[in-house]
Formats: sequence, C-alpha cells, structure tokens
Amino acid sequence: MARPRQYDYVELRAQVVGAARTLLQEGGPPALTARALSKAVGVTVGTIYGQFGDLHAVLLEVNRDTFVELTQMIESLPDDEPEPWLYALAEGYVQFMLSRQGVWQGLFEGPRVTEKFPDWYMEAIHGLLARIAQPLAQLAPTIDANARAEELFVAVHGGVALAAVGRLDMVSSRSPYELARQAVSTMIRAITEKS
Amino acid sequence: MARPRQYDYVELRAQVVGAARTLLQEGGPPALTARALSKAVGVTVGTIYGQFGDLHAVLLEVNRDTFVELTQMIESLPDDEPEPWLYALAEGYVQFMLSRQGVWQGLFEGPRVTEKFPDWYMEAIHGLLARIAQPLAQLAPTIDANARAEELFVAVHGGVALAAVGRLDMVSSRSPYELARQAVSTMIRAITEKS
DNA sequence: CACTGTTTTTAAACGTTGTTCAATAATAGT
DNA sequence: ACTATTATTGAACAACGTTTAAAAACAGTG
Repeated sequence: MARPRQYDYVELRAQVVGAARTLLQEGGPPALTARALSKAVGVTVGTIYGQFGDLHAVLLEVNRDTFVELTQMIESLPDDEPEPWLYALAEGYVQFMLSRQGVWQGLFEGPRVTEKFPDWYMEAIHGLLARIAQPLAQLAPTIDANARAEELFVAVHGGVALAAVGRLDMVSSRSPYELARQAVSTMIRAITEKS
Repeated sequence: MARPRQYDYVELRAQVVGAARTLLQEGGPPALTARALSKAVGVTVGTIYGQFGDLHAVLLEVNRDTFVELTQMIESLPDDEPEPWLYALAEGYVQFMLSRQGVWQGLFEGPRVTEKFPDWYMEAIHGLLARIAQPLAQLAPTIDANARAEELFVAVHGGVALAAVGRLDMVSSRSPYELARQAVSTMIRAITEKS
C-alpha cells in the first residue's frame, strides 16, 4: 500500500557513495555537491536527502569505505621483521592516502560535525595504531609502545597532511615517502638507543 | 578629477584584515564571507572587491599578519641552552597555532590557489626551520641539521593539524603539547645516539 | 473496477554563498 | 558650469545545501 522503491535501496546507496568518492577524488570537498551527486546517479537531490539525510552523511559513508580499504591494505602487507615491516607500513600508508587526496581532505578537513566519532572510525584507527605498536614493542620491549606508536603516526600524518593539501613544498623539497621513512628511522633510533 | 576615496586606503585595509581574522577565529573559514566582512567594516562588498580582488586575497593578508606575529613570537623567546630552547620553541609554536585555530585552518586548509607561494610565506617558514636547525646542529654537529629540522617540524605539525581541526582525539588522548614535547625528545634522542 | 491509504520521488522553492557590473556619487581640472 | 575620472553602491547572477508541497505509483478494500 505504498509507492514501491524505484531504485534498489542498497544499490542506490552504493552508487551514491561511489559517485561521491569519484567527485571527491577529482575535485576535493568543494566538488562533492548535492546536485553533482544527483546528476551522477540519475536521481534528484530529494531522493538522496531521503536516503542520507544530508550531504555529510554521504561523506561519512565514503569514509567508512575508506577505512575498510585501509584495513584491508594493512592486512595484506606481507609478514617481515619488525623494522622492514614498519617501513613497509609507513610507505603503504603514505601511498594509500596520497592516492586518495580528495578523500583524505574529506576525512581530515572541515569542521568536526559529530561530538563522538562513529565506532568504526575509532576501531579502524586503533587497529592501525596497534599494528604500529607491535613491531615497536619487539624492537624495544621496555618502552611504552602504544605511546610511541601514536607519536609515530602523528609524525607521518604531518607529512601526509601537508602533501594532501599541496603544501609540503612550503616546508621541504623531499617527498612525503622520504619524510615518512625518516620518521620511522628516527623513532627506531630513539627507542633502541643504549645510553 | 576623480571621486576621492571615502575611506583611507591603508586604514580600510587594516580594518578588513582585522575583521577577517576575527571572523576566521570565531567560525573558521566558513565564517569568512564577503557579506559578513563588509558588514563588519561598514562597507559594501563591492568596495572590498575593489580593494582586494577576491576573498582569497583577504585571507592571504591575514596569513601575512600571522607570519609576522609568528616571527615576532620566535624572536621574543628567551635565550637558553639548545635542548630547553627547542622545547620552548615547540611549546610556543603549538600554543601560537592552537590559539589561532581558525586562522590555522585558513592557512593550511582548502585547495592551494597559487602555483608559487608569496616570498614572505617561504621566508617566514624558512626562518622557523633555521631556528630549529640551529640547536639541533649544536646538539649533534655531524648530522644534517636542516633535514632533521624539517622532519621535526613536520612531526609537530602533525599533532597541531589534528588538534586544529578537532580530530586529535581520534588518535591520542594526550595533548598536542605533550605530543610536541615527545617529538622533540625523540628527535634529540635519535641524533645524539652513540651506537 | 473504483477508491483510499501510504510512501517514494520529483521539481520548485528558500536563503546564502562568491563575484560582477551598470549606475550613482563626488571631486579636480578646464 | 561643465567635463572627465574614479570610488562606491546595490542589485543582479549562478551555484550551493536543504526543505517541502505536490505528483506518482502501487497494495488493499468494498
């Protein structure tokens, strides 16, 4: 006793999120507009608002997919000794983010909208931090590996953040990969120091 | 043979830039609108566009003032031994940026507009980097102090960036000050390591 | 078969944004 | 007094996020 859905719910959602990611990727957050989105999936804006509520909810779904992909990328890293594995993780992370600059901006730019982040947000990041802490603990069992992992992530994030918004050359002529490697190297040196 | 300026050029410019900074500070980049600006200084939007060309030029002037203040802040740091001076610089930098979160966002967020940054942009940052490199070189004369200075700045920037957009708690429960201190500590440990 | 109730989808609307521009205003020089 | 020149205005434009009244489309009922 109701008008049936013209579009399959889950397929429409997937199409919208996919189109949103493409728009983000090609023009950054300013390109992610309701009208461009609706045109890309062949639906009017009202339909999108009916499904997602507002534009930010769409961005959140893109971020969810991104976190899933990030987790998959980390899981697929080949096993190795702590030190080379850390370098591989750093390189993989930088490459992952820099191949998604528009998505990155949607993730880290703009005013914070929710007081508390979704659970899968925090879980994904915590998983990443745990993966960093593990080899650090192996390299130096006496240190606070979780704390060092946070610091190493923040350091790598600094380089990625500057690169993702096209401002790394304000600070350095080196690549974000090189800076990430150096961050890993510096951290390893610091925690394995025998003074 | 022309209509005289109703508003003194330099005073108008100062008023606009000042109002822009206030708007940025109170609501971030979204609050820096042409109409809010014109209302704040009692002038129509056309006058502002006549003086600045576009909104981004206003933002650029705010950034210029910010860099001047940053330089002054660094100059006013009391002399000290290399190590405590580095900690003081890190703390001063974090405090400077976090007390200007809106301005920070105007500085580091959004798409890059100019292919080449203004000279005073690069000079200010280079001055800051040199101030970091100096004590590092004193602590460890054999290292590449400039490279290490870039890395340390990027690491501190990572924490400030996350804090400035209200996302540091995604990664760590510690304050950006604590993270900056740790970044300095880690760098010093790494470069003074005797292996 | 006609009608009703329910829900999806649409298209138009609202207010705000950055930016442009024809018109107006105001003075210096002739 | 008139003209030339420039500063300033206020209305306009397209695009933005979002809302909403109306149209559309079917299931159930008499």
